Amino acid sequence: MKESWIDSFEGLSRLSADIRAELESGSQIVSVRAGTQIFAPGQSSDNLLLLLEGTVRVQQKSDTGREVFLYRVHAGESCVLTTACMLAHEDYSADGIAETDVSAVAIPRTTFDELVAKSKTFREFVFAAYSRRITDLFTLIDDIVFQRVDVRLASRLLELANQDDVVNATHAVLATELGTAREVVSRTSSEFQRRGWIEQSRGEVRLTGRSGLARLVKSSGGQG
Amino acid sequence: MKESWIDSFEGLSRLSADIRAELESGSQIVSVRAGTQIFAPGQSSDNLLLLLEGTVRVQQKSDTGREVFLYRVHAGESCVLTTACMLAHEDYSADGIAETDVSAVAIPRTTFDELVAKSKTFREFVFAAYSRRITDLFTLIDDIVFQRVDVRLASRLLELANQDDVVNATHAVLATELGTAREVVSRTSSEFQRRGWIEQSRGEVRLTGRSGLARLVKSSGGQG
DNA sequence: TCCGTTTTGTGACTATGTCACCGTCGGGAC
DNA sequence: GTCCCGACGGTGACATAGTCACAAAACGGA
Repeated sequence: MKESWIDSFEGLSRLSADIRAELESGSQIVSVRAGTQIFAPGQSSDNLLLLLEGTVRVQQKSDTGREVFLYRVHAGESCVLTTACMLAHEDYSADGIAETDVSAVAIPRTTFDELVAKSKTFREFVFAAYSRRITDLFTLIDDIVFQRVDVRLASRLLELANQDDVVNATHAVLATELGTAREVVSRTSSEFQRRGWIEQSRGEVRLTGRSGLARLVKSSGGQG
Repeated sequence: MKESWIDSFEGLSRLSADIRAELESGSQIVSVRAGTQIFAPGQSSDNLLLLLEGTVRVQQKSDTGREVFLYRVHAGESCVLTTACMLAHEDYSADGIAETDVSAVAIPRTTFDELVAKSKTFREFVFAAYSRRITDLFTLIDDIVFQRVDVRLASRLLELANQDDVVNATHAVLATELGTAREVVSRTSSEFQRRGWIEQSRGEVRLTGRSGLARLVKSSGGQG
């Protein structure tokens, strides 16, 4: 038996053979280039996406034209927001944008519905994904309301840094990630730089003192 | 055929006769007194609740001990947060508290799972409830990030007022509703009072100028 | 009535968001 | 090359919101 994408998803590995077969034959692997809009408000989707590679950022456009970052879908996770809207035949209010080149499994509505009906394991997978997303939103809200901006920025920088300790993002991008203003990011990161925790150049932040950032994060009982 | 609670729920009215029967026999109507904690973090629930009467407030305790209001479940809605955790066997991180005396239908895990498997209509009902909750959270986040506190307070007062234009809530309660500090509510409502929009007494706000409040809300393109 | 608790009010201060504007950088057009 | 434009980052001044400390007022029992 050859290696299947199904094994990349923890919750799906226990699927019975016939369900696996149905899932594989009833779905399709798709590739999407970085920057593509995967879903948009007012446009109802007909597929549930399971990410194999890359990341998708989900954000919402405010009435005022500004944007808030909501969450990021990583490889091995599902873009569950679409599910609700798929089955509920409702439109969603958020944008989904491929941050990197993305490959994903697209499960069309009919297959999805079928599997939810037939397989308890698949149901649990779906509900677990929901649960995860909702609790993520809860912590986001908590964070926005109670956490200081410097702590949140430090935390985010640690999260976004690649193996070389570099974050490729403009201040403006970081600002929408945190739901704050660009100026605030500028000021806060100047302060970080002054303390020797980071070095900055155009569109890029290099972490030179992870420990300092980490200490700041930890000092406020944050969850990271 | 006698009147059933099922008809109080839009999405369930189209259930086929056998599913209706199964739902009715497999569930139970429960009553809960105001103030009761319906669910709590770290305590996994075995029932999906559909509210028949009353309201439930869902809020999260922060690490710092403070609380954020997340959303309110009204009659005719389901307390869908429990669902995810029920099926995903995960604990949730939020509190649910009966704000008023509540009567609700409790659907145990087994019945729920059964119905999700069997009935497409029931599935759609569940996913629609999710969808609703998630988009609510999105607008909440949007609101917290972009909307001014005075606008949000005005909006909330209009929402919470009963037929006599009275809101029964202390400043502290209003503060957690908005995810802000009590002092801010005090100051803002003093300002509203100065403008003749409200009158205050201990634990109670009387709206005397709805139009003023409404104008403030409308003036900032808010959704109300 | 007296006392303790809850609710509300307020000043001073810090943190964050907004606005206006400028300097810098980098990449084409020429 | 150099000119120019647009994107990016920095900064001061000010408005709004959150925090802290503390006090006054309202209520409810003993």
